[in-house]
Amino acid sequence: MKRYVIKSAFGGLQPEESLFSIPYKEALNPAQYEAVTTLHGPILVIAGAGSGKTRTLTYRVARLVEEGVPPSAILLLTFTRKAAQEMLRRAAALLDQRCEKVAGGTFHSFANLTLRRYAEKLGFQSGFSILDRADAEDVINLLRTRMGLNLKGRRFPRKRTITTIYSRAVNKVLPVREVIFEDYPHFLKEAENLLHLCGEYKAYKRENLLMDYDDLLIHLRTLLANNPDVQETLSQTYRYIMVDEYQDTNKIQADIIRFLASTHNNVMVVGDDSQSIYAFRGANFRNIMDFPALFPGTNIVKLEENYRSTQPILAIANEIIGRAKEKYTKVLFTQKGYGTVPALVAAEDERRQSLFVSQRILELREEGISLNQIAVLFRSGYHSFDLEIELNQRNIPFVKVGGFKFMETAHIKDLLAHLKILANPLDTVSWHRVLLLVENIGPKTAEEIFHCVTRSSIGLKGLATVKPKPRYARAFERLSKEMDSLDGSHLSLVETGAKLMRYYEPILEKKYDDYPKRAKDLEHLLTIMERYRRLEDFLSDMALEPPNASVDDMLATDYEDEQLVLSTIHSAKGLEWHTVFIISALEGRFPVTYAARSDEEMEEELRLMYVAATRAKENLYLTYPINIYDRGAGMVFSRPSRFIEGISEEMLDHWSLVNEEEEE
DNA sequence: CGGGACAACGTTTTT
DNA sequence: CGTTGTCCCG
Repeated sequence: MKRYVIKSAFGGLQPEESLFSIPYKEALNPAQYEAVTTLHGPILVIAGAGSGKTRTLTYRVARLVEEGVPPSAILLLTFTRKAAQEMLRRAAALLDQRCEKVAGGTFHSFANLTLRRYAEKLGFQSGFSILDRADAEDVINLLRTRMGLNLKGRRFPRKRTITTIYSRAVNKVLPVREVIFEDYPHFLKEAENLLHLCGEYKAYKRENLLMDYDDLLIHLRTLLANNPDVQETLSQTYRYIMVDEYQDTNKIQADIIRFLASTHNNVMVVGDDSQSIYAFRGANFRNIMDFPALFPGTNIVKLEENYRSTQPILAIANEIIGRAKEKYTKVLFTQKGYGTVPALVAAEDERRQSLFVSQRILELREEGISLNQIAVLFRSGYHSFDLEIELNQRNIPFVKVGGFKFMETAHIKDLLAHLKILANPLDTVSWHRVLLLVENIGPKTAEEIFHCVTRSSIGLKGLATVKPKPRYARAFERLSKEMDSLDGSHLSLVETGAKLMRYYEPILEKKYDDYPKRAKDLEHLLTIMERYRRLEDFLSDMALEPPNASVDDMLATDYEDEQLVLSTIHSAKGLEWHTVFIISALEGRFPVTYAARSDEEMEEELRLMYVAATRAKENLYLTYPINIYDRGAGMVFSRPSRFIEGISEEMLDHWSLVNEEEEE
């Protein structure tokens, strides 16, 4: 007898033909699917950690393009430019190259591009220069001195504090006086002067065509608010808007979105209220809850299934966020039921903590976990200093993200200042910097010179109108000639940079003992310049998205090899690793001491710990040194972070470190 | 007035 | 620990 088998799932009939090449339904869970396929009207996606937020955005970009929406009509605003590029790259991989053409970037970079196009509408006839934090401080310092506010014996706030106050006022939409009252009551007696100085600062920026980071947002909002025609045009240009990390946006950014969407309301914002970690920058996690009020008829979608972490890791994360005073909107679950219980590791001191982390990393490496799959996270940049030494000794390659900035080093800023002058001869901040580098020129002389130049109103050619005193005449002529030869020359950007570097090299050697190292940094800057054609583009990018690795890190990257990641938690946002170490999880460092000032700040620290813990897929180690060195008190005992204290052994393995000899 | 030497301070996270 | 402010000399 022959057996004839009827196959169960073979159809001569094709399944219902899809209009789309991408199997959205199969690739997404129902909530994600809804978010991806609801293309019109406002949508708020509450996306828990690891719930496929990026996936959802990526698929939605592809979907829009597949539906026939021109890529240039889609605007994707993210927290870093890298995040936007990555999403568009993935969307392109799903569908096709068109997705790369979608307009994407940060709020600041978008503002920069738009404002340059409409500069004249705001009275910035010939463009503007961007002041980074340090530049802004320099301007304030200059004005403070000019106003005679920093007389000795008087306790006037430092330039850094002043800048912080102004920025906070802008970002939180509060009067300066209010910020002083709330956060710096001890400076209330200087409130009048601070207000006056603030006015001077604004005027100065306007006169000299300068914008700081906050101005980019403020001016964009003003542009949209005061020019209905521009608002209409832009809204019609960007007919589909998506905003990532919405929990970390502030009121100004919300207003901008409101204006941009005014003609269509096609806005999808994605965020997680329990991952809001930028309150210090004016972000308010309640913003995300206000979205439906801003856009009536908002569709709310919640993504609660976590695809990233194992159950034991998620249990810790839920325990941490459960300690928050504010109640949150969702509870994460996972189907990865297995997994190793996270460990709490008490090390005798910082040194031992470093030994543990590096040794454990090497073991994981042996087990076949690539260094790329491992990250060490910390609250503040300096927490990893000791570990960095140990990693260097053991030849474990790493990149450090966050904390100190290559761009902020003096020699890089020096060279950039020369370029900034070429781009904007009214940029007095850069003039100041450039002139101070010339021998025998100090603040007073510098000011005289650039007054002379700006008053001539013939741009850089105004250098010729300066009559230098013999003291500095020779060195000044050298600068003058150099700038004159570059002004209006047909050299490419990188050639200009190289030429300037030859000019700057003697100054560098005179100024710094470690000039060979710094010269290397500058070489590296030249290789970055090669990628740009326009000076303005290069300068904007350096201000808005500066490369954040130093030259040593860059060299390591050249090998395209495995690298361990060291990162501040803020810079680790949105990323994930197989194994995560959270170091220095102790009272005073994490939460930082200052957080005790207010409940809000403490809550934010807690969310920060939550963000850190939810970066881990398989392994999570929390470590803390028992003895730490405190500058005031010397060695002091420390307690583990309150955010993880008292968690049961079942949920969190407690490890103590033992010396090899002692163990025998 | 510019520049170097020295003391004091306060210390997060980032566009 | 590195930056910021002050003092004093050339």
